[in-house]
Amino acid sequence: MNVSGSQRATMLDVARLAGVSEKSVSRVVNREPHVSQKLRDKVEAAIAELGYVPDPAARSLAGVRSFTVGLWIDTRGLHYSMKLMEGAYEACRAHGYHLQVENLGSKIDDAAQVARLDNILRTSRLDGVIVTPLFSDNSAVMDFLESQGMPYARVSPFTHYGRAPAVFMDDAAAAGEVADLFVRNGHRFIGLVTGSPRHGAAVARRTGFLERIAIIAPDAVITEAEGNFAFEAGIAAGRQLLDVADRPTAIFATNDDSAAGVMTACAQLGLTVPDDVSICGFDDNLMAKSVWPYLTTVHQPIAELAQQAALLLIDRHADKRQTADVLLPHRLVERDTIRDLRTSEKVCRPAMGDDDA
Amino acid sequence: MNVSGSQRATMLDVARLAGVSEKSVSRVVNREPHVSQKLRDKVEAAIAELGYVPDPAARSLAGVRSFTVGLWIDTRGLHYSMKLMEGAYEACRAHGYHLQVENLGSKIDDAAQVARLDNILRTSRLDGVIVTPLFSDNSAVMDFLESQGMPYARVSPFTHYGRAPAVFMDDAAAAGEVADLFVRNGHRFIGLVTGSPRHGAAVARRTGFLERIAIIAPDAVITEAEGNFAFEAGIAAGRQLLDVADRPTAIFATNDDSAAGVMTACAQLGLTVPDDVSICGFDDNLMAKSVWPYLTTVHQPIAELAQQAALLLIDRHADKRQTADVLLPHRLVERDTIRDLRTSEKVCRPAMGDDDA
DNA sequence: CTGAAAGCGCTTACAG
DNA sequence: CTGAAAGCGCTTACAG
Repeated sequence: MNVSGSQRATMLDVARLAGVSEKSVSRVVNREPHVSQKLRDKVEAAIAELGYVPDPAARSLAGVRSFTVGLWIDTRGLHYSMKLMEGAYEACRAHGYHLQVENLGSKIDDAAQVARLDNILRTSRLDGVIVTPLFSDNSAVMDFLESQGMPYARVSPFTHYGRAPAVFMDDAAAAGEVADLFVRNGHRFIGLVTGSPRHGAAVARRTGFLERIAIIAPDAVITEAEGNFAFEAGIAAGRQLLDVADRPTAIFATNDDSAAGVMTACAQLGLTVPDDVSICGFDDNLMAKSVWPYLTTVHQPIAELAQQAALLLIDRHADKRQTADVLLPHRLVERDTIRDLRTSEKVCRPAMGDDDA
Repeated sequence: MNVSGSQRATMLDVARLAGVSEKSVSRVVNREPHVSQKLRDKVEAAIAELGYVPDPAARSLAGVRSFTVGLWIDTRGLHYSMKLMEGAYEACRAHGYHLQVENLGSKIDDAAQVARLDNILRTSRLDGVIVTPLFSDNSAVMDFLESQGMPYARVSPFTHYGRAPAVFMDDAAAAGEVADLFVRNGHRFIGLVTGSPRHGAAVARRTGFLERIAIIAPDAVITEAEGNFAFEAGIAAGRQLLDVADRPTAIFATNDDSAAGVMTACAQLGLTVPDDVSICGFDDNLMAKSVWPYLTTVHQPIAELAQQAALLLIDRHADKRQTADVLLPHRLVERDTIRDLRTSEKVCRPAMGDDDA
């Protein structure tokens, strides 16, 4: 019906074709109540026939909504940020929203940060903002948003639960599963590479792991080293943990970047993974398949986290109902860096290349 | 002046404060000609006093411009896509434009692709689109855009030069510099890890390297292996090149992912980098600093490429002038994977610049 | 060089 | 449950 190059249909076109008023078309498009089924059917048929898509600029200008949500991200890992954008963008696109990404950077103090946020809000029209780590635990940022009456959703908060709708995964439970995996494979001498205690996820992963170990293998010996969630610090942590007489048989690095560092430390010390040392990461980011052997790790659904957060903000208007927190599932991805100490076989997928040389 | 929480100023507010018509404010905001300096000064003062920012929705609705540019990307490397978005987004943000990212995927045939693009164009209002690899060399895509009269800019094209404004770097010249680096450090037995010949950059890098070697070291012995621009294929290529009697002393992997693969192959074969084998990559992506030692590579200014492409589309309206192609500089980043065969020292950052013998 | 009028495509506020 | 009128904040097209 819709010949390429033809003018885009307007709401008035739809109204005329359906034989109703523009307001009625508007009601159908916006899923407003009090519309008879008959009228709705006529309008929907006309919309389909004309391939009508509402003009967001007109909707924004006439109404109170801007059809734009903000995504505030820290200058953290490229992969993490990218996945966040991917997810938020997907939700926005599916609902005709624009996404306005703001790269905040966390190297300034709260007062300066708030001044900056104030400027952002003054020069944009936003229906809501998605606040991501480490801002999602920053109460100066939340105070400000609340003072402006700006709706927001939090990605992966670790404090102040309930202050605003949140989307998260259970880092502690996931770390507990890593503990299960280690113990199930016979490991009792264990290394733990931690992240900064300022980082909510780092704390949750460490605590979740330790608490689970205390339950299932109270006899286990655990040594810790700070890996700062970074490759180079991971190398140092790995050397610290491994360059000793009675080294651990397995190391849980609480993110993939530091896990890759630990693997490099192994190579430097002439240790083979997983024959000499088993390693598990956390995140399932790019690094996990950029090391050899491929890293066993916990998959964090970053894009989905941001997508759901965006939906929280979008649905807020569509359904007029307050939305609840959402917990997203994680997944332990068993690749090739864990060895089963009891059967002396490494745990891996069926087909793994030859490992001679 | 602008108290937090106050209403946003409109063009009418500015006009009243300056004592001129709205149309005059519009002329100043849009940098239209035929405006007296006196009027311009008054308007600009009022804009500054009120902190006025034009409403993009209203501009879009009233005018022919949508203040939205499209970014069409392939499902290639996450890092590459992220950098592209980062750059395009920055240009858009600085000019009050929206960015609409479309993840196209290249696994379908041209006809299906064009049908999809047609649908995208019909359901969006775009001022122009940034076309990125591998679409930037796809003539079906370009034909379609031209048939729709849609302005577009190409990122890193390798064919059909001049068909539309383009932004690129000189891959061949950069690869030539890698050849210079190898030869300068005394390497004559050289491995070359290539990418798919379908990929313009892969071809340019290979050719540029080979042609430069032919000039500066015609006696050099070069062996090639296909690395498919990927980590795992890079491992295979590295093993193929290195697991022989007279192995090369240096390998140029034409992208960083395959270079990381070659480094893994070295580890597997018990070879130390750069003592036994020197390695150079290309791209300077995340991998370059996620391997040890850090990879010497060519920095490709991906974000800047996309940023300039966006600017081409934005300025097109602002200045009403046809814009020309832009060539962006690359940079050879000497890190720690090249050894100087003549002095038996590895070349690394501290020693950069003065390596006279 | 400057401005008054009309209108972009929707939603709001109000009637019926 | 449905619709007619006004208006969002700009730009276009036209005058002067």
